Amino acid sequence: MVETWHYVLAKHAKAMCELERELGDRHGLGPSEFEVLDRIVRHDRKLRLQELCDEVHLSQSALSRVVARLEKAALVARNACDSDRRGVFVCITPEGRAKHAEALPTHHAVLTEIFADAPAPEGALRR
Amino acid sequence: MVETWHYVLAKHAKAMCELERELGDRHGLGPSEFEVLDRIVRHDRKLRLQELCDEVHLSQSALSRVVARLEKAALVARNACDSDRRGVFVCITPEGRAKHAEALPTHHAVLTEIFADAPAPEGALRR
DNA sequence: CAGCATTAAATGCATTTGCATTAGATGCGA
DNA sequence: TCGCATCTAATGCAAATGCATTTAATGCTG
Repeated sequence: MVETWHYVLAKHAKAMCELERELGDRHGLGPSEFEVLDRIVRHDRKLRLQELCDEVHLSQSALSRVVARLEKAALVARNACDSDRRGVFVCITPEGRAKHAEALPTHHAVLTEIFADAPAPEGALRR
Repeated sequence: MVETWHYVLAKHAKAMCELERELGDRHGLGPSEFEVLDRIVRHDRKLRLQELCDEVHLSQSALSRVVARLEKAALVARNACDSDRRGVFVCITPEGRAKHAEALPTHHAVLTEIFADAPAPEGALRR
């Protein structure tokens, strides 16, 4: 229990730190920015802000600001939702798609290095 | 690899959030404060700030401030180190010890709940 | 012994985050 | 239809964190 927590804590700290440095230096992205970009790419469609909120581990307000940053960087665009004008769609731009494609190998490399000693994907961690 | 990362991310977010709320509401402690207190108790001796730095997942500056908060709350005391006057010893006070004893069950309860579905301690996670 | 690189801890500062609140849009019930 | 509870997203604000710098103490080298 507590050992598992310590494992999570250690891996999280190390991975976050490294992702921050690598994604930041190489691509000018923070881990949160990459995460959001990645979610949109994987869905491959415009998403409501709220849908993203369920998938990313950020508060609603933090997500709102991440998207604002991404928009300022022209990596995503916000579009009004016609059917419910409270909602906002987030669409990835070609630049955003390119940036994601460029950063993905970096992301993968960092995780591969850090979880090299981790249990196989088939292992007990799959929950 | 990436699945493991997602697992870590999810558990970390959930546990941190819950710890923040439970430790905060019940004992007026943040997760970092508890972590530091816990380290000192487990060592059961005064520690150099730097020693703590290696064990806690915080930057040196963040740790310095956590200790400052704990000192203001009278849960630890800072003592000069005679042999190397750059160093600072952190000692737990009786109040600090009591607070830790009081918060420990809360900490344990939160982790138990969140990692109830986790692999057994003997499992692959032990690294 | 003098000078300088190194180390420990604290602090200035910018950034990110979460909570609470706000502003605007929906929609349900009287 | 009107009014009110609900919902979405944005924003004010305070707190925590990391990086870079600072201050003070060591200690190594010439």
